[in-house]
Amino acid sequence: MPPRRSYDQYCSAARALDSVGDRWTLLIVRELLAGPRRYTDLHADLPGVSTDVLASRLRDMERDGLTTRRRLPPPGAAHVYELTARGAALLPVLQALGAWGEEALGERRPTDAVRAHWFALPLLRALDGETGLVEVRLDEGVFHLRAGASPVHGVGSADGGGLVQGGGGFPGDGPVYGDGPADGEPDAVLSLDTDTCTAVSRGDLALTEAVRAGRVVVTGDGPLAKRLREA
Amino acid sequence: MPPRRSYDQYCSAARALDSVGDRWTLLIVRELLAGPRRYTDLHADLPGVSTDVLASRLRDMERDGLTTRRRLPPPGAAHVYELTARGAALLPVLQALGAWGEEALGERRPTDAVRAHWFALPLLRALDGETGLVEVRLDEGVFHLRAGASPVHGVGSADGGGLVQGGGGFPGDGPVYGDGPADGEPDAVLSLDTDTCTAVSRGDLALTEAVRAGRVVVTGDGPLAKRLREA
DNA sequence: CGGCATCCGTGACGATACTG
DNA sequence: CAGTATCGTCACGGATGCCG
Repeated sequence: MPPRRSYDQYCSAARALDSVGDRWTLLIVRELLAGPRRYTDLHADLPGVSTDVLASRLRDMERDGLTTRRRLPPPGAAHVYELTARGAALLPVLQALGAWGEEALGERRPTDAVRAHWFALPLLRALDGETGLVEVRLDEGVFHLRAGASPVHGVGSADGGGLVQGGGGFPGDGPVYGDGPADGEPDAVLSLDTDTCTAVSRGDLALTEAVRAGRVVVTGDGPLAKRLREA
Repeated sequence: MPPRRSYDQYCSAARALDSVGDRWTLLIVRELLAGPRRYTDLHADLPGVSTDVLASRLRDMERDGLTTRRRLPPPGAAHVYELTARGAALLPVLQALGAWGEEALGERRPTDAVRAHWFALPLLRALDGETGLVEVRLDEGVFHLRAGASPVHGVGSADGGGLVQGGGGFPGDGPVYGDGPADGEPDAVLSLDTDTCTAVSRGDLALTEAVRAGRVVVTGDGPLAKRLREA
């Protein structure tokens, strides 16, 4: 194996790109930020990636301390990949990329794939300042997110590459978002259509405005749900 | 020409990577954040990039609205490349990448190239909260930066891809950093060695602490210089 | 069936040489 | 100085095969 390709520049950004600059790597991180995933699930939610490239990236990421491979407990024995703390600390990078890319996102093209939880990152920014477990229901599917669980605009975790026990997410809190319904009782449930979700994600439409306009149905008993309905 | 390779995912982060995910692209942005540069200068400060890849990237970036090519005024007629507002809005992305990469930067390897202005991005974060034109003198060379001139931790410029008149940098302020001495009279001049600069960049050592320890010599008459000497 | 490894065609990359 | 041309190599994407 040739000594992996590096920019060989004494610059922190260049070093970061040595680790996460390869094609697909950051998108794999985006998937794993939703929590531990199996190989096949990753392959399904990353349309276009070939099997060998996915396997190769997962190996590289494990060697670089971004991910770990774990065997699931007996019932349903399979391997799952999850982020280490170091890998989860890439959240601000994905947030910055997403914020920059939203301006150019435009309309959905016919060739574009969509997954419900891809809206989690932008919605997390739209919910900045709020706190609570939120479940979001779209036509494309359901996902959940933990608003206020992590320093979205922060610089990243201070500690190095320790493994997060119990789930690849943010230190102490588990994943900041996830596919499917919320694990416990959500503080608020948002039902909305894709266009509204897109507008809110882009910041074109405030979430409170969307609620007021009846484009978002808010259910749930948490303080967050009440505040959204009142505002 | 085949329709450029895209992830074809309706996700803002994936769209961003469609534009800036190719090898070298973000490092070219890092260079251009220092202001307009000529092709040869870019090639010199991006050791390892081949001439055709650099030319190809610059063409792609121009087509995507990240850069513009301009002919310099008569004395010294040459082409320069500069960032548009849209391109300069990638600053938060490079900041996030740099912050993440600093943890793993470690010691300089024998194969690593270094340029003085590569310290500008991390120092800009270390000077967060301060304001002023700062000139930094290292063994590797001299550069300058404008602390407080831009929302470092922000989400990026709101307007789209307009051209920045008079220099590729941040809207209204020109470049946030640049190679060589400051254009005008700097508010503060910092002289320090590479190790100290690295420690301050990484946040291991507060700038005020470094000054107190005599590892940074501060000259200049601006309020920033005085505050640094007093603190 | 999940989790890769192998093979193969195409395009991207990197180094060198060359030209307006 | 500012690239283009050429070429060998490697990475990527798609399909298929293997193995627990």
